[in-house]
Amino acid sequence: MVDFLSSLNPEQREAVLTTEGPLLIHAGAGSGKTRVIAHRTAYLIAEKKVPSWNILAVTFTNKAAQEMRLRVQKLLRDQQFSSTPWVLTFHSLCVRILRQDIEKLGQGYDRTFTIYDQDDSVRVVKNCIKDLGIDQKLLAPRPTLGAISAAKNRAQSSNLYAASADYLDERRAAISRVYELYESRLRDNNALDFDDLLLKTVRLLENSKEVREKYNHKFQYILVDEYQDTNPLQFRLIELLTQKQKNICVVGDEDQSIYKWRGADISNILNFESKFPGAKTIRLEQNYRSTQVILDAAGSVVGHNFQRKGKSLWTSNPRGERVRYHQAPSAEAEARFVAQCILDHRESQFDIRAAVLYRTNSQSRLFEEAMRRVGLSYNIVGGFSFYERREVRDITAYLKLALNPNDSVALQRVINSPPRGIGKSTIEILERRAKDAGVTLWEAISQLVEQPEGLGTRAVSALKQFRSLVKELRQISLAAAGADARHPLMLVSDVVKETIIRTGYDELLKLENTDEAIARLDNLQELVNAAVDYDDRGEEGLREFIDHAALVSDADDYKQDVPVTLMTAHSAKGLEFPLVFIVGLEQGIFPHSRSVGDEGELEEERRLAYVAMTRAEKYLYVTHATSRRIYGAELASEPSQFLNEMPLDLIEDFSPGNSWLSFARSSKQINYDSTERKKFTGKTYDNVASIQEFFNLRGVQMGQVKREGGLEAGNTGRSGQKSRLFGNEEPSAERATEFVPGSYVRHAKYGRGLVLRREGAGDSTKLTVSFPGYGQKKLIQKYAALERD
DNA sequence: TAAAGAAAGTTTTTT
DNA sequence: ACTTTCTTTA
Repeated sequence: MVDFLSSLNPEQREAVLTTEGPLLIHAGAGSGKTRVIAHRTAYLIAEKKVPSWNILAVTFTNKAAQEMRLRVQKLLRDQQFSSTPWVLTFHSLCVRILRQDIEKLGQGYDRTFTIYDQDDSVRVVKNCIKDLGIDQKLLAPRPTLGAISAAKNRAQSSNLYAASADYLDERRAAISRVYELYESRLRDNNALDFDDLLLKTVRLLENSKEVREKYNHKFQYILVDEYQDTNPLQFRLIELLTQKQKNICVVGDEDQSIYKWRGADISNILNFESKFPGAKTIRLEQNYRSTQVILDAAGSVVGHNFQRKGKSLWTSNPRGERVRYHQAPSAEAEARFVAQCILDHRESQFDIRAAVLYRTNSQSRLFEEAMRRVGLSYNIVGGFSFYERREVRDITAYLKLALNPNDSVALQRVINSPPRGIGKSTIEILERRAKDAGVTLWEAISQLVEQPEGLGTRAVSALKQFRSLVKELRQISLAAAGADARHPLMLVSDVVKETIIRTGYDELLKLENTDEAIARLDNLQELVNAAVDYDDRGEEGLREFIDHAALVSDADDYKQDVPVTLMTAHSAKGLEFPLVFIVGLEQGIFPHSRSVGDEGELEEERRLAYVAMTRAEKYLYVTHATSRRIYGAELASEPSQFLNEMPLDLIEDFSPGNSWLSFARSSKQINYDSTERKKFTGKTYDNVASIQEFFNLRGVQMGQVKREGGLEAGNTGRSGQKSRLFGNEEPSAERATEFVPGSYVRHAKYGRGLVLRREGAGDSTKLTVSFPGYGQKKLIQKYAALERD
């Protein structure tokens, strides 16, 4: 045990040893936070002899929970302990509580409730808007759900929301009606959305003394990770769980608060001491992760925030190399640069782990393609996750339906998929019947089968077929749900397999036999595999498996040893990589267009940039493209202001030719000549290969100036691989004579102008050009008689 | 009812 | 550009 504490610095040790009473740990990026949490938990169990079931650790993401669970397990195993405490996300904690006690809430819910993910919720909201006869243009489903979700996260019921709506605010009034209907629909379906998981748990703990005392008794020690991201509801939950004991330890970093848009309230961390009197505060400020240069660059960016207390993060790590900068002509070239760079790094260190961080998921595609092209295996976090694939969702909807046939959303999803002859008109009749009789869709099916008013025999037999399918699935599902002990217990994986076969999915896809169908079949096989894993882990039952599928939105079980991980800056929080690329550093992308102009939101973007930069241990690359396609149109894009907020002398230019950086430097009138000449790209050209590289590099620079000319030369050499690094565009003759966004043109009447936007191709190519003194003009390239300038 | 064609919206970040 | 959703047609 002594040894186990000796690996910690004094502040960390204090954080581990302070087990009693409220404790706030300000943990800067890379300050060994996870280590401290793991050690603290292990210390409680091994040294303080606290039973593991009395300890609760809460995180925001499954990834973080899993990571922490592993760390604690490992430490405890070393100490010969086998049991692990609850390490859960807020949402999964609430599911556990509600699956036990939701009936005591008295809102008509029972413990077999289903969880609606965002997609399900949007569907319900959409139907509500339609059924209320509200104009879809006034109220789009997604923003409406957003408003409802925000209200829920303020613990605002539909009544309260309606009361708070201004009589003149038509939109808000409309939303409150949707909110009310939405709530009643969820209740009818015995379903909870993501926010309800928290809200209903809070209500339950508030209203039931019995339940509150039960969990207060159970959780003697509570720990909350990423505390700066808690919203009012989550805070309330913590408050309710710590009424009896005050052994509450929270860990956070205000500089890493990046979820304000989701209702996170930074005052939770700023006012912790007043909310929990007698709280002790510990600051972890030594960074063990990154080089000094990386910390300086990141600190400089976040230092531009005004709403910041400011703290000093220091490291005893080496200074390290400068941040590397690359300007690419296009988003494709940027991706190619990154892929090639990773290959180069892996040549000198074969097992280096790299991360590519982007602002929005939509940017992932190009990087996926680039990685695939150079044969780098990669892991993609978030975005279109496995459980969001249509076929996977369909099968889970069948499973949900089997456990809860009254789940109308699941029913609507699968009633005609695979196609079984229940078309739009039949569904309409079904819906009307359900409404008239005041029953669920499932019950309405039975009614219609008995009295088929206005339905053809074909439709009736299709409905019958569907009804018996669901009943059949219900039989086998209950066996696996553990709800019926008389049945021989069935494995979850068997149920999943049976469902795929009996619904006809298997047959349909096999018959189709296209590439896409095969891929879908693979996905379903993957779902079966997930279930097999689940069975192996000895987890409880089908219900829990479905909960898991609903709450695990990204492919959380991502492999650590994959060379490249692609993800958003948000999902990178808490992770670290020796080699990090932050891409798409352009105004409107990062910072995102929705936040430029709003200083508060811009500060959040800056913190996000800070989070992204501090993921890097050794090498940090920052890249941007001067032009990229957005909604099919090519747009010129400006470098991110965050680039300019880094100390330029900490940046090394890896761009071919004249880049924004060289421009920025000259305009800042800093003299880099002495250092820059000696180390042109930070490499010394002292062997044949690198001299060749140098010339290739030069070749590309020349090529940019006179594109049509012998550009190929750089690519034909054996070391052509290297020159590809610097993203010269495919040298097609067409491309070379065209005017790309970001380039300058000369017009007979308007003079010199900057190409902003390019749409269409061939003769119909349209250009938007900005001419000083004349403004923006839209020109048809064919007729405008433009010249390069 | 299903398939083919047209129109519209899409991209902020997560459970 | 791309995908989803609505509309028309066989």
